[in-house]
Amino acid sequence: MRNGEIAEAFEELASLYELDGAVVYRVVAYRNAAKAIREAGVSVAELQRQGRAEELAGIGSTIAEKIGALLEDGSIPSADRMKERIPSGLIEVTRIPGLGPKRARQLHEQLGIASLDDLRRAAEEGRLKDVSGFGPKAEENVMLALAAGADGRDKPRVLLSKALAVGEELVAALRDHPAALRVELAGSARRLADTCKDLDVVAAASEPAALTAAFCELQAIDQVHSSGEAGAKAVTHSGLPVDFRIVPEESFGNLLQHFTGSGKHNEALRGEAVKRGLHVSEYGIADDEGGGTEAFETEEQVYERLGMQFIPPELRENRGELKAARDHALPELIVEADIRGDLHMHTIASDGRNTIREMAEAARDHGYEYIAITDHSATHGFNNDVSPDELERQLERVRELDVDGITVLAGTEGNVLPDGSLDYEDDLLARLDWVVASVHTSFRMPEREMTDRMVAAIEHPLVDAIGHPTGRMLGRREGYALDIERVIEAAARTGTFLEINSNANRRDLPDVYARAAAEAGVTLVIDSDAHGVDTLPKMLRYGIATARRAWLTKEQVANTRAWPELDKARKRSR
DNA sequence: GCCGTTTTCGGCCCGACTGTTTTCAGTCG
Repeated sequence: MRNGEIAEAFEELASLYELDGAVVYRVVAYRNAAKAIREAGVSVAELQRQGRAEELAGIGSTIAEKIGALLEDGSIPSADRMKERIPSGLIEVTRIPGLGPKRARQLHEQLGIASLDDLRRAAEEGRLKDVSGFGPKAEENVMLALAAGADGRDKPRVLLSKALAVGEELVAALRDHPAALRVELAGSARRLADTCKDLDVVAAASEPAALTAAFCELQAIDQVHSSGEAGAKAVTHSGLPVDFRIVPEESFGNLLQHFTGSGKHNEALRGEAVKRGLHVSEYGIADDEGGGTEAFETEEQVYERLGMQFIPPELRENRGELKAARDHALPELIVEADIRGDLHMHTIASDGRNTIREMAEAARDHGYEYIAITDHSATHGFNNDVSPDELERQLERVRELDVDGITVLAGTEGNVLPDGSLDYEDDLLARLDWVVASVHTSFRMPEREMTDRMVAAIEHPLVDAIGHPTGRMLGRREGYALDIERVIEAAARTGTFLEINSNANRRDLPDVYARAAAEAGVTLVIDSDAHGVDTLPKMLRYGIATARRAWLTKEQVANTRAWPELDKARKRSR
């Protein structure tokens, strides 16, 4: 059973307990456990089998036992018992804005509502307002939410690339306004998360009302839901909700820190602060001793006041960054300028849009020292396959190419066939400078076979790196079933690099796995997988973002080295 | 239910907004 599925079961259990009226801390404990399981860099099922599940923060003996039951019997007994009393449709009711567990439970007890359909009927028949605590406004809001398409599912999140495009435009426009003193993008977009559910924009202004008015008038803004002195809530034409908040300039650091999150980071940070008599909010830090509240203009000052190193936004996920910052032991994270070459890209030989020369010149103009041309391979299909003969010709083209100021390597992105072999003969692969191996077919293999397949590719002596190792497509498909620990172990053992594919749809390896891989001694390689000169350097931003979220330093990434040095460090030279 | 440079028991972030109340619980981020 995969981490996502186990996490799902505990999310459901938390919701059931919540509807059952359990103390909130128990509910929070299950939600925390679900998050810890989802984000674990290892297989939690495997961990449980080894009796080590309690090593994860947030998993105690009770939850470990429930994981065991879930793996053994396919369900959690306490959840099964509650489901006899609490209809599962009620969980969807709690996802209607304004209806939480308490009110959903009331509706169930007093009106027998057990599903969204029941809720719709009751609202239409005007029965909701008879429930104590409900009034005409509550009934109207339910109708509006249902009419607006609320279906009890979480709203889809948008890719970081899309969120940043909109967010950076908003920020630039606001900074142009004469009343603007400070304007920054905050929230998950600033943390460079894979996806965002909304945008948070924070500001300090000489005239808050004027800047808020200007925000509401921005071209990108479609509807404004509420607005006042302290900011506004709105939705862009692309449907992305935006929270805009203004505080006095002296509190800007506190506001930025608060709205950058994550929620878990702030919760943990505040919990630790309380133990020392400090209370952190978006307005400042209150001290029990003396009673005053200190405001800070910069985030650096906020963390310093709490006795910590400045924590880069990408690390603020409550994954150990608070302790590291207290110990002044945060890693020096990789930056885009550390990257010296790009080892995965396509040309017109397969599905790219530019020639080898065009890609080489674009890379050189960007400042890269080397690139590898890695078109798709013999079995790729989609009219993009490069036959062995064509690869021979491609090899000649690269050898004959003369572009000053950059080393161009001849390579391939070979397909890993279902049995783990590659789709070119070894003697041809051996003549290439660089081999990326990726899975592009037969995604639905069972975990053991898929892992065997991947490990076989990793063990191939001529494979330098595994491309987009999990195969996930954000918002579109899960990665294939893979025992990531075995993959990492094999990569570490053989010295095979694992790619962080920078494509904004992929960001694969995902951050938590990339971190686990680096900790196991695997070297990562950050590639653009560009299909044209337009995305060649641009896409790398997202790979770097994932690498930073994985706590990577430049030493852990192969292509921060010059090519001769990298060449000597790879597995073929062992 | 979890956890421990306060604690193995008693804590567990902070504030805004809403709608329904007569002082606040529930929800949200």
